[in-house]
Amino acid sequence: MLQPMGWDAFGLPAENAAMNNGVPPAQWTYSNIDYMRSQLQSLGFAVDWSREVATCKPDYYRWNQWLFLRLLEKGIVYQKTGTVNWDPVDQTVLANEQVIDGRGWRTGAVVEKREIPMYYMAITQYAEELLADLDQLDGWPEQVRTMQRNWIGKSFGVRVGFPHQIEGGGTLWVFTTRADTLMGATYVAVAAEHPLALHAAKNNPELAAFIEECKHGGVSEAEIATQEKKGMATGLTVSHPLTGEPLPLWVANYVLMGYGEGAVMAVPAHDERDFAFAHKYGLPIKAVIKTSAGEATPAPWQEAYAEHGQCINSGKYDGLDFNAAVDAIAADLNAKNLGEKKVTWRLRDWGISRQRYWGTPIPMIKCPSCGDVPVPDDQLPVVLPEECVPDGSGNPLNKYEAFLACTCPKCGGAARRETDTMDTFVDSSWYFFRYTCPDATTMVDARADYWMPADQYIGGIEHAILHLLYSRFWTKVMRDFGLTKVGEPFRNLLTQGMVVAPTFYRDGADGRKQWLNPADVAVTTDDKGRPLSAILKSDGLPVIMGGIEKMSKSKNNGVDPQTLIEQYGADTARVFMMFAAPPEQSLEWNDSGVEGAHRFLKRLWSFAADNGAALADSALPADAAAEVLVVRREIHETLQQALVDFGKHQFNTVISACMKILNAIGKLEGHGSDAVQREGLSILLRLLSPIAPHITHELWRGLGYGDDILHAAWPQVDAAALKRDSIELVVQVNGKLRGKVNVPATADKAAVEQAALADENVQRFIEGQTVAKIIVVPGKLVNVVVR
RNA sequence: GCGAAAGUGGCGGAACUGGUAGACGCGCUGGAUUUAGGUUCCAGUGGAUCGCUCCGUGAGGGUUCGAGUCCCUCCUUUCGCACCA
Repeated sequence: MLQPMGWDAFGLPAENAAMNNGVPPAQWTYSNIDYMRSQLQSLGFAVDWSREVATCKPDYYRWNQWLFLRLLEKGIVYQKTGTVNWDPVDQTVLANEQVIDGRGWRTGAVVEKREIPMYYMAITQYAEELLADLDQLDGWPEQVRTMQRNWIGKSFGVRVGFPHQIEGGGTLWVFTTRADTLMGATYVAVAAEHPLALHAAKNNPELAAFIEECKHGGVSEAEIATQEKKGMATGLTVSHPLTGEPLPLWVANYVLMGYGEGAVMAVPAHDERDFAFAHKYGLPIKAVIKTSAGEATPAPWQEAYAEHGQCINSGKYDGLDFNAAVDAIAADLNAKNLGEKKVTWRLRDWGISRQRYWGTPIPMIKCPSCGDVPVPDDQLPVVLPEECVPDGSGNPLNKYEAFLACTCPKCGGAARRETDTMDTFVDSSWYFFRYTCPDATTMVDARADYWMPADQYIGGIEHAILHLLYSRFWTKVMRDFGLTKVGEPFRNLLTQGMVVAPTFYRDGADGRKQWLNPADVAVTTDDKGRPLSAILKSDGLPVIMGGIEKMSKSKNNGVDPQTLIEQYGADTARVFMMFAAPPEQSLEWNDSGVEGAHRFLKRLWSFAADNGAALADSALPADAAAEVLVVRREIHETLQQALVDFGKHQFNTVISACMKILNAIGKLEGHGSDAVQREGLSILLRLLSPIAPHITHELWRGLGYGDDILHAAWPQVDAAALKRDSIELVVQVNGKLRGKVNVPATADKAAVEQAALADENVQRFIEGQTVAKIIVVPGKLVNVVVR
């Protein structure tokens, strides 16, 4: 068993902290690591600290650089332009998180889209395998696999060419999954950055202004998808590939240059977005599919318009169904060299360049005569200086001469280093390999073959797509370079829910929100416990309640368990946290229940202290009292369920089972109770030991169960204890609970029915009515159906 | 907007494949112990009537002898949407 711990230590939060405190990100990061490490140690986790990894250390990130260079040689890393958020005031690139409603978070300036050169990893080369291998990951939650499948987004369609005479002629290509509707295409739209759009704008100031306007706002898909759909005609036309009919060419802000061909064909009758766009701008709508809504598509839009169906108003294709129409149209396009069937992916290549300081330096050198030259292996690692302090005006490396200056490895002339750093997802894509061999002098060594893949990986549900997909990709890349034998990094995956907490803020003098930590705020509630208002404890003045959100550094609503640990100890903190909810579920942090966890452990301790002598080794007497045997049965029933719950990682009900056992043995009296108490407590201690290791270890040894609870056998259900002579059945009449009967465990169906019908209360409810049938669920209930 | 989930007492949550809704805990109420507070212990605690009973798992429909659980429609919340990680 290997349980390591490490630090994903590069990234934006360290730069933000630096801006606030004027402390270098490195210093802030290392002190956080020290604090967190000591906290994890005080919680008593069995972490193997000899394998600790920090991604911001050169002995780790040098292998990011090394593999980057290998991938560059193989063409899996390549350069192209990408779109970024540009803050025109701070003159810097912004992360999507830093763009709020299309404006820069610090300056409030309207953000612009900018095209800059970036390095990409060709994850799409692995799309087919990343999709196919999901089927084998049966230790992963189905929802995560579904999300990844949808993200990869394999779609079968047709690439269609629209010939045109613009700029001496050419063909505008689009991709569509609905080639069957091609006869209903009434216009074609391109992205604002598309060459045809730029050409049309040359003599059209109005269009140029519109294209300029399209550059405003963020680049994130969510932002583009929710913005108002706008467009403008270019005045140009392209030809329909089958009919030759001229179709107007539009520029639309919802068409993305970076996705597919940067152009779409529009079929307003059968696509909701095109339908809305056509209505807004008065473009023609031509129904070409017979759907369940009929042969016409009057406004408003109905979902049925997008259904597959038979072609109509489509000339020779009339009457064909979806597959036949796609085949026929693709064949005709093929004959004209204007199209073919094609598989496309929603997945895009992974842009890894960041215009930031606190990350792995990209190991490239910019030479005025040789261009971009890779850093030779013997000069790795390219070490990131740790003394810079970002100030919000861009990457400080750009002004750091000691880092920048170098010589070109090719020509030996003076050159400059690349100042872009790598996406931090690179760091987190393979750290688990490094745990297996943290001191290796290569990226990984043979020890990785012994340990990998990880049997159990635990991470937040927010990583369901990006981190987990990049890690899978990176593993396959490492495999193809012979660095590992495994093709998938994680056999079993547990996705934790989010921990959410209330947020509080005040409007600062500069108009920005000052986020206050919940620990510093006192909340008053109404008589139903709902929050009414809040004040800051230090000055007693009101603060604004910002609602409940996932804990984050940016909203300052994280909770530090340190006070909990100091006040109650590690075991109470652990029991409380595991008792709150199953780990997959999201959880609103509230420590009001911590007293209950503490009380339980105190009761456990005092039970052992009060009964220590009686608990001395004693066997269950053959003539034990009946009520004692009932309690023993309950203990084993509880154990049986707890073992199932452990398997489901449902630790809250395991703790509940331990509480039940303590409640049961605490009340126990009668002949044989000492033995059952001893047995029950031994089961309880072992069930609880992974959750509260310190107290259970001490009690296990102190009560003489054994030397070390870690070496004790896992508790097992005694089938003999579960045996019952009689069972209680619930009796329903027409599905409603009307009584309970006790029958011998061996009673047959007829005897059970008879006992149920004999019940006084049941008699009352069936009186004067006909018994239609009686349903008996063995061991559970009887349902008498009357009319 | 698109993809994935989740909605159960005052609160956190439980209910394995459809079979007694509310386990366990928090909080609250009453009582005991205590000079008092805290601790600890006992009893009660979904709502309405407080007799039997009726109503209750986001809303509305449906399937079934029986629905928190399955199906349809809707609402709300959370996560992700490629530069937060």
